[in-house]
Amino acid sequence: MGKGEQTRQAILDEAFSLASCCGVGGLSIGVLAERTHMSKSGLFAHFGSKEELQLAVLRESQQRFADVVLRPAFRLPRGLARLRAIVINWLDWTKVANLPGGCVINAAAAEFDDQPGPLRDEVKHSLLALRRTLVDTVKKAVEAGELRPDTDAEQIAFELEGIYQVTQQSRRLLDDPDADRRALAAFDRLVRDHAVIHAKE
Amino acid sequence: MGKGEQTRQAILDEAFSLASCCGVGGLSIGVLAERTHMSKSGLFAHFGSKEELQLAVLRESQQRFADVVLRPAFRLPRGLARLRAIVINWLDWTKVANLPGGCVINAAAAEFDDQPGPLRDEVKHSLLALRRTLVDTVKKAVEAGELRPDTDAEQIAFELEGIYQVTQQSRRLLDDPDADRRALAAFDRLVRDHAVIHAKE
DNA sequence: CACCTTATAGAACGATCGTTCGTTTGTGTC
DNA sequence: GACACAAACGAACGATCGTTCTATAAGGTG
Repeated sequence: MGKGEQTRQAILDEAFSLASCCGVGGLSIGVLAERTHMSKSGLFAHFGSKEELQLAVLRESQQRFADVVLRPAFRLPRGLARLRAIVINWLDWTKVANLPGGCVINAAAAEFDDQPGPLRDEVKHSLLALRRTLVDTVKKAVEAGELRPDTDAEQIAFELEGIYQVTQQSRRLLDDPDADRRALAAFDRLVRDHAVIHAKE
Repeated sequence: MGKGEQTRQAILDEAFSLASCCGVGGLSIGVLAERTHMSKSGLFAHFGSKEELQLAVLRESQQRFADVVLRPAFRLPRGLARLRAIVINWLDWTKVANLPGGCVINAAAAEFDDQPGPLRDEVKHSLLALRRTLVDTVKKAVEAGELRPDTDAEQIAFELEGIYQVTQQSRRLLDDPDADRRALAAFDRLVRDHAVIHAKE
């Protein structure tokens, strides 16, 4: 890795955690420059525009999410075990990754949902990819005979995202100590309602 | 209402819809001044600081939420009918109110959840008040015999907020045409799982 | 070493930010 | 009409914003 790539990655690391606190829109070249002990122009040259920097941060975030949340879960056998692992990793991924201020993409989703442009497109792409992954995982649980054949996979993915978002808000804003427990309870109810009926005894 | 109050309310109206698009943190005195055809200093004098303006917008938002979502629902008899009305009004309240860019408080929740200060406190207060309202409404449905006595009202309020948030994101960012249907499906499943068991026939 | 490319720094630009100050305009009261 | 008070304005401040330009320093290759 050349010197340029190395510096660029160091900038991105700092921008990543900075964006976690200030939001992708709140990123400032000046602040980022002094955090990385660089000049504004020197830093700027690595991206060419602020928007490119923001896009790079979003892509970085998406990649780390895949590394921390999805990849480990995909080492588990397909089915409910894998789905559960995704949810568990997902709920805690802001602790594992360097995200003191919460998930970057989720914050960006609220920030850019009504501002057309490349940033909104990138966020939308990330969230659609996640939703597809969730849908696929649910469908495999159906194929494995763990969930009922008439299960609406998209509906489950939809509700899982709801559980994630309210959990983040409850933890981060409301300081609700029961958030994690409630999230798991919601997940269990979601799975139970769609599980195949075992023989009653 | 004196001239001052009148102008202040006009500013607040504009700030309200502006904040819907730019976020409470993205409010700009300059932009707001030209939208209201006032000078920056003339507008500024009504609030004394930007933070006071932001707080006023949050309070305005909370009041409109109560007017549009809660008050109509509370004209219905207590119980599941009222709970359902709250959810229905809630999901659509950004259309009814002048909120082209989505719910101001919900966006502010993601924006300030890690930035201590009066703004975060105000947002937290608003969301806690809503959660209390939801919990009370659920408990009354229990008292009315519509939900089971062992129902965890806090858990239901928790999950309702999840449904709201994922619905907003699905509609606004993902342009998901099924969001409303899925939200109602999630709500129905939530209620059904806690409903009292009627005699099987 | 020289050479070329890349990387970084420094200074400055115009724009916008929130805020302050002094003044002018408007409104209502005696 | 004179006075008091509130409301709005216009100009300016210092700070920060993203960006551009030019120059210096560092790295790699012959």
